[in-house]
Amino acid sequence: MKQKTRKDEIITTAAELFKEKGYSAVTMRDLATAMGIKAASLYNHINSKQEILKGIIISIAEAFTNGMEGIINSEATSINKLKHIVELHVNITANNTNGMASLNNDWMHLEDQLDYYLKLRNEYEANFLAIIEQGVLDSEIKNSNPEVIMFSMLSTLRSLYLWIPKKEDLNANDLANSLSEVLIYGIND
Amino acid sequence: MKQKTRKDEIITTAAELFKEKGYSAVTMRDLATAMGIKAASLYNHINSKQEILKGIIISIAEAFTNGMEGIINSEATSINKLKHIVELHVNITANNTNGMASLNNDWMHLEDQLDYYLKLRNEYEANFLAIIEQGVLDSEIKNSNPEVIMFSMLSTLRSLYLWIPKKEDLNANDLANSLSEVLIYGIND
DNA sequence: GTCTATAACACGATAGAC
DNA sequence: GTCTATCGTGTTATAGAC
Repeated sequence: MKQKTRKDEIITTAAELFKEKGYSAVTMRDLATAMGIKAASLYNHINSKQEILKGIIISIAEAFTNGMEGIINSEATSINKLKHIVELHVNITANNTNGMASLNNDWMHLEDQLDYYLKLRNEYEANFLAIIEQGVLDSEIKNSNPEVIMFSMLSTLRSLYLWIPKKEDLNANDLANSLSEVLIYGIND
Repeated sequence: MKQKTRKDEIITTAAELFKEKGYSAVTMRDLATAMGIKAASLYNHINSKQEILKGIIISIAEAFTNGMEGIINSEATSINKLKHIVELHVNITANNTNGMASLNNDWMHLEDQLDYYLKLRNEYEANFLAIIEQGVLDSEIKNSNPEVIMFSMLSTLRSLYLWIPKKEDLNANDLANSLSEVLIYGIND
């Protein structure tokens, strides 16, 4: 386990604040107060507010890209690939709930890394859609609109950051399983 | 049809901008430029930036409350009540995509109306959950975790504002129907 | 109803002492 | 590594002319 630098602490604390009010509404003074220091002192560890946002978002986006790569290259059925995607979201979100809030809500405030982030996101969605389309071809998945299916699943998975902190009693495996059930097999008896 | 006042125009334009960057990152100068006037002129029609946010969010929140009231007081089965909830979200969102973005992402920047908004939202979710729980009792809905079901449905429905503008070819009825299919009956063949 | 000018303050970031 | 002090700019909002 790599040791936590002061910069890491700043990023972690910032993610907490960004989750509550969003990147734009959190000031460097807010962040400094939360760290118990003065705003000017932050700049001994980071170069700009923007760098903090990048530190939060990009690493998570890359974790999704890596996870998706493992899934598309696996030999699983399409349905099982979707279950692995659910697990991927549950695991990443459970490990960094606050960071997921920034990824979802503050990505548009990225400056230098905006194009890179959008590239990763677009590729992720394209892979997700391809899995569903293959599942339809193989008659594993209903022949309804694949985009509606992806939209519905992805909306739920992207909202996990709001929900996981409220249900600390639920472990990641149980949550991934019940979510897969609901998302894939529906809710009617 | 009530005629559009200048204040309404400001609110509509603001919602557009808030959708792209969020309430905090949009300045009164941005808004004025988008309206083709100077920032100071805005204050002839509105009293504060905050009032604009309130004008966007509260009316939509009340529309959801009213819609839900009609649904819980109807004689429909639980599954059909859920389908009506899907229609409610599709209709409100289709009529005010930009406003839905603010409702979802900027509600925490409400000041005087924050408590009122939270009250409406909590009551809405309680009613939603009660419908699902009744459906489980009546064996219409699978006996899995009702909160997971609500979370999943609500996440998808709350994300509609991102998706509807990209699919202008799809009409509201068709979308509500395919969404209901996916959310209620699942995706596996 | 819109303008120019400006008040009053908050913002991100830097300089330099300790 | 943190501090005080401050720069330069951006912010919401008001005053008063047209």
